[in-house]
Amino acid sequence: MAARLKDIAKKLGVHPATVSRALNPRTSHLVNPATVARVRKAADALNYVPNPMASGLRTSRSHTIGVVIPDLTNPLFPGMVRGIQDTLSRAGYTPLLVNTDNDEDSEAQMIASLRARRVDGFILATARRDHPLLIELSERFPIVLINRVTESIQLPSVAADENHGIRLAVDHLFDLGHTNIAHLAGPTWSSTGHERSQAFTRAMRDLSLPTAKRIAPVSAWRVESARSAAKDLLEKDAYITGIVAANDQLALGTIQAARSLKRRIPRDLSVVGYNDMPFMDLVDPPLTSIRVPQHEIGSEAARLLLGLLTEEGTMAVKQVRLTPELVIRGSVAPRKVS
Amino acid sequence: MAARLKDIAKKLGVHPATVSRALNPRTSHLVNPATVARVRKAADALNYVPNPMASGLRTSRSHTIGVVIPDLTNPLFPGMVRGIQDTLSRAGYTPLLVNTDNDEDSEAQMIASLRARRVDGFILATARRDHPLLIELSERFPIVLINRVTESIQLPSVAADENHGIRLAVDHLFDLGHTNIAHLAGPTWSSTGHERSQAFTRAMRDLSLPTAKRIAPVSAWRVESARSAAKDLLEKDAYITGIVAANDQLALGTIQAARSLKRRIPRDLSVVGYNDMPFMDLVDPPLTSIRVPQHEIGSEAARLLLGLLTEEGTMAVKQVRLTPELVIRGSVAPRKVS
DNA sequence: CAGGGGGGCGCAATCGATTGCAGTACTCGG
DNA sequence: CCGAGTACTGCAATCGATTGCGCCCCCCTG
Repeated sequence: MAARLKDIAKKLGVHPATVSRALNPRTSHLVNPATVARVRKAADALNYVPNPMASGLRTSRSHTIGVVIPDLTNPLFPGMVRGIQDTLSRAGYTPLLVNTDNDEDSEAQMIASLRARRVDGFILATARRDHPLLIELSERFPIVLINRVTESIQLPSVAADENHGIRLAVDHLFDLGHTNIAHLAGPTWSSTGHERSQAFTRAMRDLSLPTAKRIAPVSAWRVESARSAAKDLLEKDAYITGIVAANDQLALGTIQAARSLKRRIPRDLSVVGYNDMPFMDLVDPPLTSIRVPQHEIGSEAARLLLGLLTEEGTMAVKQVRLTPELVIRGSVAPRKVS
Repeated sequence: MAARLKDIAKKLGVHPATVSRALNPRTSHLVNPATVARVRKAADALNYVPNPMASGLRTSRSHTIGVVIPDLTNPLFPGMVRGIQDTLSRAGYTPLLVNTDNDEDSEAQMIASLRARRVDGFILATARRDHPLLIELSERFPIVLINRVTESIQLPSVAADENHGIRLAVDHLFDLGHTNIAHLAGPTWSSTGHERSQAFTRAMRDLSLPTAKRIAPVSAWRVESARSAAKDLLEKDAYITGIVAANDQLALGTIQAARSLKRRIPRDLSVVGYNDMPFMDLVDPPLTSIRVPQHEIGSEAARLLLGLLTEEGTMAVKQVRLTPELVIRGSVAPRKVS
C-alpha cells in the first residue's frame, strides 16, 4: 500500500540508495541536483512517507522523546506538555507521555517502558528531590528536567525562577503593609516545595522580617492537606495577616481554612497563590498568584533537549530560569491599621 | 549494549528463531517447555527488551495509537487522556498525543504525521460535526471517537449521554420551580454543542415548557463569547430565571454577564454548567454542574479500540454512552415566588 | 518392523531504510 | 595525452525480530 524507497527507485530507474540520499537533506548534496529534483517529484507523486521503524532500526534513533510527568490532570502540566509537543513536533520528534502519580515504582516502570520504546531522550518533571534513577538515566540519555532542578548533580533544566517568584509575592504583601507573613510550604520531599520555602526565608530576611514558626509544610499538594495545615498555622499564630502559599491548591485550602475560622479574605487575611492555574480569576475571591510561563518552560526544555541530541555532549550544562510574574487579583488587601 | 535475541540464542546454544518463539506467548507452545523456561531465564538475566522498531518493521504494527484532541489545556481532556493512557499502556500500547486547536489544517497535518509514524489506530476527540477526513480515516484504520458521535456514518464511539445530562440539569431547575429556562448553547459547528442543544429542546418539551427564543449559541467555547451571548439573552428576555449552559466555561461567562446586569447568582438567576471541570467547586458561587466520567470515557475508548485491533472487523459498531451525574452546588436556587 | 505423525527446532528470507565501499565517467592541469 | 581528482551512482551488508518451510528424530500403531 504505502510507497517505499524501492518504488520510487523503480519508477525512476535508479537505485534505492540514490533515492535515500536524495531525500535526506544531509546527504542530498551527494546526488546530482537534477536527480534530486526528479526524486522529490516522484516521491510526492507516490505520496512517499518514510517508514520510521525501518529508519529507526538502521540508525537506532526513534525520533521519540520520553516525557515523564506526575499527573496530567494537575493543571500545572498541560501547558508545559503543549509547549514540549509544539516544539518537538516542529523538529520531527514525537513526545511519549507518561504519568507517574508521584509513585516511585510506577515511575521506574514508566521509565522502563519508555526505554523499551527506545526513546532518544527524556524530559522529566517528577518532583522528588533525591533520585538514584535520575543519575543512572542521565548517564545513558540526554535529559532535561523541567519545573525542578537537582541538588546533587548538575543536570540541564528549565524552571521558573522560584526565588524571584516568591519574592514578588512577599514584596507585594510587604508593600501593602503586611509584616506578619507566613508560608504554607509544599511537601518536604518536593523539589519545588523545598526551593520555594528557602526562597521565602531569603525574601523575608531581606526585609528583616522574622520567619520563625511561620513556615508550615503540607503533607501533599492538595487542597485538603492545605486546609488542615493552614488551620493549624492560623490557630497557633493569630498575628498572621498574610500568607504566601506554595501553590494555588494550597492557597485555596488556606482560604477555606481561614473561612472556617471566620476570617474574611482578603479583609482579615491576604493570600497569594503560586502557578496561576486556569480559572483562578474565577474563584472566590479571585486569587492573586504568581504566573509561571508554562508553555515557554515546555518549549524551552524541548529546544534544549534537541540541542543535546545534535551537539552531543559538547555543550555545557545549561540551567534555564524563566521569570514568573505577579498577577494581582482580589485575595490580597492592604493591612488593616488596628 | 542492549541484548538482542541473538545474544540469548548464543548464550543458550539455540537458534534466535527459537528464542523468538519461546518469548512470544502466542508461539511459545511450539517450543519445548523446558527450553521456554531456559530462554525466559536467560532473557531476564541479560535484561532483554525487544526492539519495537525491529518487530514493528517485520510485523508492520507499531503498537502505537494516535490520540487527537483539540487542546490539552482544556480541562475537559486531561482526564480522558489519562484514561486512555492507563488502559493502553497496560496492553502494551503507547498513545501518541496531538493537539489540533480545532483548526482543520492543523488537524490534517497532525493526522498525517501520526500516519507517518504508522500508528495502528486512532482515538479522536475533535469536535467538528462534518468531517471528510473522518470517513477516509475510518476506512483505513480502526478508530474510536470520544466525546462525540457522527451523524452521517456509524463509527465506534464513547461519549457521555448528553440527553441524560441535559435532562438532569433541566429537571433540577424545574424541580426548584423554574419554568423560564434558557440554554446557552455551544457553537453550531460543534458536535456536542449540537447534541446538547437538541437534548435541551427534548427535555423542555417533555416538561411542556417553551423553548422559543430561549436557545442562544455562542461563537466559541470561551468565557468571553459566553459573556456577550448571555448578556444578549438576558437583556432580551427578562423572564428567564434559569440557564443551562452547554459547558462550564459558558456557565462562568453567563455568571459574569448576569453580574454585569446586576443580577445576583443564584438569587436572581440559577445557572447550571456542564462537564464539572476541576475547581468548579471553588469558583464563586460554587458551580452546579453535570459531571461526565472523563477517565472512564478514555479508558472505555481505549478498550474498544484494542478490541477492534484484535477482533479485526468482526465486531458490530459499538457506540457507548456513559451516564453523567448532577453535582449540586451553589449556583442554583429555588425560584423566587414573586 | 515399516510407515505415519508430530514435536521441536534450524534455516533463510523478509520488513524498509541507511551507508561504507567501490566503480564509472568526466574534467582539468601539467 | 596521461594521471589525478571529482561527481555521481550502484552494490550489498546491516539493523533486530518474525515466520513459512522443511528437516530430524522419536513414538506409536498396525
